Amino acid sequence: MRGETVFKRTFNKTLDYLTANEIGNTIPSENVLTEILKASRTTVRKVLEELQARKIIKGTAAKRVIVRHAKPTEYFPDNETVATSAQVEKKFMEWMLRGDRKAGDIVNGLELTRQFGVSTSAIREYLNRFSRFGLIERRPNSSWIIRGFTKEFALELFEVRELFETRSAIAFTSQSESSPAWQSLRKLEKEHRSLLKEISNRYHDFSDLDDRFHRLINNASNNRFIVDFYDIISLIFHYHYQWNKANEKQRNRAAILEHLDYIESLLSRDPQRVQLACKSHLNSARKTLLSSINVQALTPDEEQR
Amino acid sequence: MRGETVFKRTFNKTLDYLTANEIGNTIPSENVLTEILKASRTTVRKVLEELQARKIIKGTAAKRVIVRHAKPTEYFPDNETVATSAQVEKKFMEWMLRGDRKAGDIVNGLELTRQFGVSTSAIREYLNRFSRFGLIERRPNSSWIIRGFTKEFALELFEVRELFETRSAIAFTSQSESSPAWQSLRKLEKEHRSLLKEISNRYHDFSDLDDRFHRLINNASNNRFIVDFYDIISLIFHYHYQWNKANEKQRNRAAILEHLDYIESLLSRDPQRVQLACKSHLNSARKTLLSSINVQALTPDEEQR
DNA sequence: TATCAGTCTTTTATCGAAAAGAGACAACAA
DNA sequence: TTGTTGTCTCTTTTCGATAAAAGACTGATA
Repeated sequence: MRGETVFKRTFNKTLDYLTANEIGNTIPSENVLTEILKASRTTVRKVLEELQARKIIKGTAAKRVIVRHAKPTEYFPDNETVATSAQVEKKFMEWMLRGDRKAGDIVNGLELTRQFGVSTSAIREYLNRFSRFGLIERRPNSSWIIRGFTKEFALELFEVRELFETRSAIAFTSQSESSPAWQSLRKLEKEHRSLLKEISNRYHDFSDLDDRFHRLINNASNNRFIVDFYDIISLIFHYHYQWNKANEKQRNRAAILEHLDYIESLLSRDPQRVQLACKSHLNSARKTLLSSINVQALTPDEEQR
Repeated sequence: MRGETVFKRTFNKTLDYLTANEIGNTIPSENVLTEILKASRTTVRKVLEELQARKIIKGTAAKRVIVRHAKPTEYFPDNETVATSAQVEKKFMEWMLRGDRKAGDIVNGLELTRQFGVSTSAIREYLNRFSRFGLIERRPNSSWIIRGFTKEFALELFEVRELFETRSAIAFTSQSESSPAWQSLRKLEKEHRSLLKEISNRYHDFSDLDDRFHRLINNASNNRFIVDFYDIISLIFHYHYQWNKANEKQRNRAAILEHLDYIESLLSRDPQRVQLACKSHLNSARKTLLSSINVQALTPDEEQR
């Protein structure tokens, strides 16, 4: 009943691994591969069997050798490597954020079932998990209701974000000098500077950097609720910015500069400076999100003007 | 596949309703009953049919009349009126909080299935929903892991609680005079005073009052994330205090006094006073929770000393 | 003109099955 | 010892079926 997504993903990963090694080399033991590939040995063995069958590797279990590197066509297609649950997430976010859902609209689970081509249980499970993002609400024995990706949502999200991140940033400054967080911060600073230099070509890379930077700060809170909350922000930003490309380059450039200022304040360990930098960065992040909600909320009619 | 829990619950509720009315009275229309009983008309009709069959009511659909009041034995037993999902919650919380689960322990879904007598899906769904409480953590394609109801958990919970409630309490004071929240607050104040007078007998009633009081305050934030977060606190307190009865009377008496002080500060609309009262109350709430965790954390061996 | 009950359709809650994948154990080798 | 592979068992993921419950549509009634 389970599509072999883990197997296929692991298989592709193994091809990458083999390609990175010379032909003729011996392959690590199954146990070691388990570590490298982050899958169970059951799956690893299945992969090795398939590799033997395809004559990509040869030899007995005791000593397996790379015969050749795989052709790109031998990889499993990407869409077969993602679990149903992950597919549902992607489809649902698209349906939710791009479909112009209004507050009060009803989510018809069965309709999603048909639209997404997955079982009722998959939809049901996702809606349950998704409810923590505050965009839908359940009515027992009845359907889900959309709360809407509205201005209010963004404001509430940022109210909590600011509360949490200010606190985390201050906690960050009081970490001991030996904490690995400082090293990560310096590394991130470098990445920011190098991205800034090549901003014209690489501006898409910012969103990943942004995510890692804020996550590092929030982690300093050492509070599971604060850390978990960042998942909501991360998801919203991930999907929303994927579709709102207006002024992306300028926006990202400005954000990098703010980050650098923010990083400097953290390195100074001066709580007041940190608070200021944090607040001012989150303010512009809020503005960006709000403006893109307004764009989206326009009806086709209004957009023409 | 669905046990008739909604039907049975509605049936019991209808018996209550009929008992509150005189024999011989006409019964409201199906539509009106739908409102009163908070169930669909489909269910209401099923109930009415059953009532006819049992000769508790009589007449045609156009005019139905109460024939007699029901005997206590005619009610469906309580346990048949709760949905599987709700049963799972209760059983799981008991398993989790009383079973002395340690951080790092593994949750075996199948074992719970057997223990609780429900299907895998029911367990799965509950674990998913429960994960937002921060007590368990999922590892994809593998089992859930217990994070433990530990001192750290309580401290993290209270860190966020304090952040949220302080902000909500201050938001409370800036509500317009006409907001219904003020009326609710005054009503709660009265309830506190009357409970205080009868504290010797009615001290169990405090936990419900506590819940409503804090919920009222948190609602003033007008922020779904803050409001939703209170569900976590509410659940933890609900189950935990149900099992920790040590010094209940004194504890509750002290808490009522703190609440009254807190309410007074809210009525004064003085932010500084509010902040103080809020903080000091949450401090003692934290202490109470922490002390009961320590009691629970004792091994049987230690308890003997 | 709204509200009623009768009837029919659609959706949700719950279950159990089946396959993928994880993990445990034993026997062997280095 | 420590790590290896072969084998077996148990758990998780996903699906589809089915009964309960919700909801929509109808003509009748008042």
